[in-house]
Amino acid sequence: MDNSKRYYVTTPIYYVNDVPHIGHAYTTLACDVLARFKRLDGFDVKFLTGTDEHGQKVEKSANDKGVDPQTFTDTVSQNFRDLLGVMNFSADDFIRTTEERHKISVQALWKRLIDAGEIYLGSYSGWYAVRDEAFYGEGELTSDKDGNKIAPSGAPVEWVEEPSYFFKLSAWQEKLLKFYDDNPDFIAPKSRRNEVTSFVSGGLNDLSVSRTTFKWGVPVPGDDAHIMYVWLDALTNYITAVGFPETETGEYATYWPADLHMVGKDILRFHAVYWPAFLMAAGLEPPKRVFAHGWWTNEGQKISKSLGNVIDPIELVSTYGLDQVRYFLLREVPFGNDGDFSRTAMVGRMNGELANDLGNLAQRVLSMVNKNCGGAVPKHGEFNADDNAMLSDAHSMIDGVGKHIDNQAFHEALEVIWLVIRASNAYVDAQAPWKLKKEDPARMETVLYVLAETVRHIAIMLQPFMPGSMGKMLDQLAVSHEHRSFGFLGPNHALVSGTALPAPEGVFPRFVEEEKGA
RNA sequence: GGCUGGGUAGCUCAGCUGGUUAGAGCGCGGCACUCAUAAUGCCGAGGUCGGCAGUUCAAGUCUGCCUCCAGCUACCA
Repeated sequence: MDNSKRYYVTTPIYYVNDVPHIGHAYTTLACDVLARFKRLDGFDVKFLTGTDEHGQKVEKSANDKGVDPQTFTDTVSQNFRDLLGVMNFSADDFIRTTEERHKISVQALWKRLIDAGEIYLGSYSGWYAVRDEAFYGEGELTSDKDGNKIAPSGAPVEWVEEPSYFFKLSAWQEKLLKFYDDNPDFIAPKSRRNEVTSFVSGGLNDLSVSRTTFKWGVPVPGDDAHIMYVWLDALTNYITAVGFPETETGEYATYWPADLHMVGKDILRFHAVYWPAFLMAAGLEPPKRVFAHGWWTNEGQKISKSLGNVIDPIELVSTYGLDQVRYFLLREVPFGNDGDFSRTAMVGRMNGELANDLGNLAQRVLSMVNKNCGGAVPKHGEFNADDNAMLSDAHSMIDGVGKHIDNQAFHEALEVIWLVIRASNAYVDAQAPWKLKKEDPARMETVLYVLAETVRHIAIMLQPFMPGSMGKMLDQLAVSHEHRSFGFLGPNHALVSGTALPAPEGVFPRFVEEEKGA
């Protein structure tokens, strides 16, 4: 089977205790662009997202609300599913850890680990923070005003002492380091890779992978008193979704190992250390790559619930427009870095780059075509050096964009496209088709043809980022839906002269600040 | 305390293995054009490339020290 043209990309499963915010939208957006790009490039793509619904914290939230955990998670999980529609995310599957397929999968993985001798029963005692789902060492704790011990995160901790199963993580230090060494691109960006390797080099402790103090989770096979550790449960979703424990046929055989796990930098360790260790211990292949992206600040301020400055993606979209927001998030910041969301920057990007550079380019070209070429794709004569240079820019865009996409360098990919957009505007001015209209109408048609063809390439290339808007732009060029994939780039599928075009219509309106007062 | 990555034009950042006048976008100033969403194009503005010392014919680009920022990590008995 040809496995080279398939692509499996995942978001983390989102913890249902949260309300969807810009961070969730950002992570999924990055995956959506990758998935769309690969589909257009002829890949068989699986794009997975979903929700993480187990754990003591969820159990507690449900109790506080007076509902059973399943009812509670049914409700809040829907918030994340709704976000897909709002953001136009093209996920192929939405997994919930409370699904039966997942319970089967996690328990099967557990059995593999038991059979391999990678899990043993011991007992655990330590300071545990329910809020963080994590244990802390005595030395990490501080005290609050009332003298209660609290974790570095500020979460209250309690002393727990209970029997627990352990995963022999300590035995995996060398193998993990070798794995990182053999797979230098496994962790991205590079700086994160350094952090992980230095963490692993510092030594690993066995990991407690079961709890007995709550019930809301997947029971340990053969020992119902124990509920599996939430991270072992959660991480397994990535293989559940491809049909694990069936590994010989079906989606697992097709898609695993995943090409990319996209994660926020806060959960990199779980994905880059624990997860590959679990998988290798179970005799399964680890994923090919984990990318840890950064965080957003809001107008220069750290975002936090207590500050009340959480950014709601739904509100953003209704204020600025969907594709404008999608564009901004991936354009404003080198992917992997932290970034700042500000109204000024948002409006600057949408007006300067979408409305002025791109929207106006399409509009000025299509408008001239509409008025001067009988509302149809113009005829062209011989291309001169300028024309060929312009077309060549358009044709070669895919090379640079593809390379950057494979590195998750979205901002660079967009920059490559924008270079062509700027070159197009310069070409319009240099050729001055409005002058040619009187002096040399045939030459004018050739110039407008070159421009229309260039816009076609730009629109096709930008579809993954702004699917809705680029769909409209391609509609205006009368490019049929079957001719919008990357296979139709290049001169062999160029616009056909004489094809009737609809009346042009602006795709990216300028954002005008509303007057305050009255 | 240790490790890693950074400190380059007002702002956000590019600058691979050292080599003529250090680049881009935005912002700012001027000019051109009028097809287009008052959009576009062209030109310019002169930043001791965090500091000091060193290596070299030659250093943002290498070495040492210092300083500041960020992340990770350890310790605080």
